[in-house]
Amino acid sequence: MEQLRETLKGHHLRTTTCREDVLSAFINKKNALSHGDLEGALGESYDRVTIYRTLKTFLEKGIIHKVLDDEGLRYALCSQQCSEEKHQHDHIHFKCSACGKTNCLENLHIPNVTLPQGYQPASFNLLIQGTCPECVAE
Amino acid sequence: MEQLRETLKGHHLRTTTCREDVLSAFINKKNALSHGDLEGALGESYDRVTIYRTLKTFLEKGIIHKVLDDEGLRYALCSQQCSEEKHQHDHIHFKCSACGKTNCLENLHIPNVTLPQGYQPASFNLLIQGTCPECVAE
DNA sequence: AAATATTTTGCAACATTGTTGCATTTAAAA
DNA sequence: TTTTAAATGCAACAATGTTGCAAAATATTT
Repeated sequence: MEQLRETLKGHHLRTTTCREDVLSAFINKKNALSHGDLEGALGESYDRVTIYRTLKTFLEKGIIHKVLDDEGLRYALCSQQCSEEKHQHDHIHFKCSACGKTNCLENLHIPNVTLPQGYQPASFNLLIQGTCPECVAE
Repeated sequence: MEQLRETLKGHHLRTTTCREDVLSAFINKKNALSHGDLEGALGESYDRVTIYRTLKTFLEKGIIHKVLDDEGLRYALCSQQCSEEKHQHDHIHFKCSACGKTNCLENLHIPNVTLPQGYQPASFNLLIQGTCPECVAE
């Protein structure tokens, strides 16, 4: 609870109940969340627009990052010290086609790629789709 | 022209002007196209819905594949012999943040990744964002 | 070449997702 | 406690995607 405030303050954001709730949703559910997921999780507590704006703010401040996906956009917590100035992500995302959940594999880094002459890479995004351990087990 | 018909026939599709036009849009523009791009390119010739359905059909038949992106979904031609039964893509996508175009780097394969125990990968999608050669030059 | 069967299209209506402006409320600072 | 600045809710709108159905077009059969 207090930790949420700290995180928000650390990113120069006012503490509001909406921001606290959205942040704790990301912390509790471990997987990436879409706007719709949050709307579901938070019920009628907040206006749709407020959630959109909260996500936008969190993105800008480096609290969450985008996770690409066949069927839409999701967001996940930044684990490292991302900031307004600099997002840094080089981990892999895994989406399970059975349970539908997408997770960050923080420990797995995207391998180096040598691009043809002239290409200047800035960011990398690797999504692997398949079956996650929990769903394989069943 | 005749080649378009052949491609469509080869995938067991009736030849219609819409399908021919969409297909040739993909062939002419080299980069990945969104539904909106196509609507722009084809003008008022076809109903929005028809273009949606054409994309869906092409996807199913293995003529095009999805290209993920920060800001939406796009589609690009399958170069190899993809079919209804099997899509096979392991090339890298590059999106230029300057000109906004996304391209398939057909020759660059996604490097192997060793996943933790239990993960069963099925498909891979690597998007690199940065500046493309044309935009670097300027 | 004409008739038939089947697929595709356009239209209308609707659903979902995301955005903007503005008045009101809330959080932080004085 | 008062003031200032930011965040919220609401309403309206814009963009994107989906569904059902009748009309049109394609391919097949006679």
